[in-house]
Amino acid sequence: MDRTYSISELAREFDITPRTIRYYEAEGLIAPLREGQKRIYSARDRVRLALVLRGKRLGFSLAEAKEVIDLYAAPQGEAGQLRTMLEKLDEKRALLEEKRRDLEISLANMDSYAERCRERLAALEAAERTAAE
Amino acid sequence: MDRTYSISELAREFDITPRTIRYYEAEGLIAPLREGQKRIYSARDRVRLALVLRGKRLGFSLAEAKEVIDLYAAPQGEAGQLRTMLEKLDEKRALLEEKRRDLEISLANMDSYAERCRERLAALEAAERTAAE
DNA sequence: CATTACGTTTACGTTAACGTAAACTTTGGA
DNA sequence: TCCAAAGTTTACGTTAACGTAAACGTAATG
Repeated sequence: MDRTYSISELAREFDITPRTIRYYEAEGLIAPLREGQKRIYSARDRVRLALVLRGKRLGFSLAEAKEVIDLYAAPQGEAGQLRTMLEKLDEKRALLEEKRRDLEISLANMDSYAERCRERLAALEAAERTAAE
Repeated sequence: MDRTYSISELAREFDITPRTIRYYEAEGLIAPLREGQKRIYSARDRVRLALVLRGKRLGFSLAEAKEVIDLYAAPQGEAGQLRTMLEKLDEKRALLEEKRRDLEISLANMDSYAERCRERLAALEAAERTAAE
């Protein structure tokens, strides 16, 4: 469970370059341990990286991804902190829900358009068969 | 139904700048008519603009958005064209589905984390009430 | 008739998110 | 022992997606 990863290992797994991973570190998104000079990535680091990349695929900037990551990593100290954290989580959730609406609309548009294409295609094929008689 | 729009009207409605709209035109995403020098946007142009912005919110580049828009705008000529169009639509659909999976995972992660926060908060509040006796 | 609001083109500037190259160290094999 | 693979830092280059500014046209308005 506590296995570690080299930078090129993670790069291969997530199909990115080591440069990208180092860049994320420079931006404060990951903070691997060092063994001498070399970066040693923990399972948690790997999860963070996955989070960043998932965020990117959804159109978030690295800065936005960092906000969420920092939320996940924040110490859950007193009640007040927990309450403001829950508020912020709700904000982020709202952003995701907005994207979900955009996604549903996009999919619905695409599906109805594809359906019209299929109907048109069926009509053309029917006409073809008629002409073949 | 066939009303038209000025560039600043659309900019206001979609909360972007005229510059952005002109840029999209330069990239081949919109092609408004002209009345002298001035750009006149039709309802279809408006729909296209909305499509682009929705795509952007979902993390697509302008080039990717253009591919979809061009698909929607392509003439549905013969059967062969319709078939390749349906294939391409399926490709794009797959991209959207991938984003949907990412979204579901993100929302699930966030919700379960928020739930843990709420439990921790409840525990703290219970302890507070106990201490108050 | 001058100002204000809106439009235009042209062109250079900016930022995020890396790519790329150079120069160097460390390390496990043949 | 020497080489190749993988790591490091530093630094400059690149691209998408606009921002910003200058210089100009036009139309309505006080």
